Amino acid sequence: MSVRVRFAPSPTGPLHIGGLRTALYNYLLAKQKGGAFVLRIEDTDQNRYVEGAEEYIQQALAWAGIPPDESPTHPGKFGPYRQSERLSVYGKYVNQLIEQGKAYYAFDSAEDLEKERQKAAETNAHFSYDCQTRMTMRNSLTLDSETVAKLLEEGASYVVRFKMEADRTLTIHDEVRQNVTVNTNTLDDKVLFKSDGMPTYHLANVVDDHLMEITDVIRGEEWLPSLPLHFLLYEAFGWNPPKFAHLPLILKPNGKGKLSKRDGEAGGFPVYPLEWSGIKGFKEDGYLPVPLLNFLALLGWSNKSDEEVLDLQEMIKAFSMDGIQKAGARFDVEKLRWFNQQHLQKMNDEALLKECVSGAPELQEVSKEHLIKALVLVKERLIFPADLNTEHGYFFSAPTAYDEKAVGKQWKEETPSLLESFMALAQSTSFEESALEECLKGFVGSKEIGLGKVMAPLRIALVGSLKGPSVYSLMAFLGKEEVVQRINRALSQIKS
RNA sequence: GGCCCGUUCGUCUAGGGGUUAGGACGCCAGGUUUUCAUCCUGGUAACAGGGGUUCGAUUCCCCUACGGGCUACCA
Repeated sequence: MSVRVRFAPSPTGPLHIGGLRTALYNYLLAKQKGGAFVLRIEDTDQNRYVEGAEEYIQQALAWAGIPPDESPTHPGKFGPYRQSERLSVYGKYVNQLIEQGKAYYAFDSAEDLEKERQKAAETNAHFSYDCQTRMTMRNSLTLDSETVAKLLEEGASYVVRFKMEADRTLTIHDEVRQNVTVNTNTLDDKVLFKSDGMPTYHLANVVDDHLMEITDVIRGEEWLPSLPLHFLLYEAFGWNPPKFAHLPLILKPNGKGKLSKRDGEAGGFPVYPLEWSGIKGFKEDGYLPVPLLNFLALLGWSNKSDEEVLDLQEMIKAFSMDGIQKAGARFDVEKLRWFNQQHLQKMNDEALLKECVSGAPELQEVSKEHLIKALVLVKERLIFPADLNTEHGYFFSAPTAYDEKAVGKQWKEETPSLLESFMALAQSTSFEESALEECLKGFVGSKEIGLGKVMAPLRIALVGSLKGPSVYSLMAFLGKEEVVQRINRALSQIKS
């Protein structure tokens, strides 16, 4: 049987980093096994539906480079892929459970339940609709069948609850944590069908996974508590359950709880792949999809070989369920930056340049040959593509300010005259690296002064501070005219 | 509170009854670059605590502590 996995978000907001990782692990397994990666939209809660969220999820997966094989917009033969469009399939399964006595109608109102909860709270207890309490409530187990029939006929509001069996110890296998053990006495009678006629997540999820022939359910650890329920549902239907894998959560940088939108704001890093209602995503912040995926892959999973910098194909090849960590992993933006830098280095110049220019309209004016020259000079120090224009803007525009510290230390009384005479000499030199180096070295040699006496001020004049590639290559890049202009400008603006 | 899951350097992790407990990020130092960054070399730094089992536990078992998740007619 071929592997079929699914990513099943509910469209209640943008896809976040944890969801993207869950999608990635599903994708990696599917591609490794030659199976299918399914996107199913779990929109059974009309109240929480957010406009645009589904499109966002699709766009985010597309941007990341892990598009689904089957989805609402690219359906396979297991559609529809939105639960709201599958409503007709669920009723029959609930009825089946009711007929078999495995589920029942419950007529308790929201107020009734709230009352019970408050009553329990008085004694510091917690109300649970379960095998202990169900016989004290208003349901088809406590009401006689005539009353039940009448209520249903009258159109009374009801839900369908799963009749959790009592005192059975379940040991369920999970691909990540091996065995999960729980006694059914601690489980409650979960609602399967809501009074609005929609199934709950639990019912729809199990039915759809079965109908869509899902073989491996890979989802976040927040679902671990409902694993027994789902397992029992498969049993009640007489279906073989899929394999389950519950992924550890991505935690805040300080480890205190799940990573949230707020943490990104506080820590100055994104948590969404793409921009969402004004909040910048990883894309907008200059992170490339592959390094992001690479970072996410290694956050909670470890490669058997020590290789850490992997492209998508390598991730697919190396992925393995038994490398998945059990404990939550903290989000570490520093390591993500490193991955971005590493992958930038592996890109060819043309592709990287495209990224560099895409967010910088002012660079559109510069010729491609010129841009490539600049890129090559600083490529290995780029963390983000935009750095070419921001960190290294001196390639394309003269400095407007001069670093005070650098000036204070390197701009001496004799500096202006030295620069002037050096430039007079350099005028007759061809502006090529080796010639310029020869020229400058010859100049300081003739003056019997240290190289730094000229080189440092020269750099300040060209860059504005003491950074950047070698002055020779920088001068060669800028050309004679521009170099002269920048030096004159510095001479007029900097007071020694 | 209850239930479930977890705990190796600051962080992500490898390992596994006897190891100098390995790697990566970060940090620090040296080298290269007469700059900065990159890069190279080196360094810092960990088995939560207590009981067992054992000739020997970081590794197996139990307890405690701590952390996380869930506890809705949300997913």
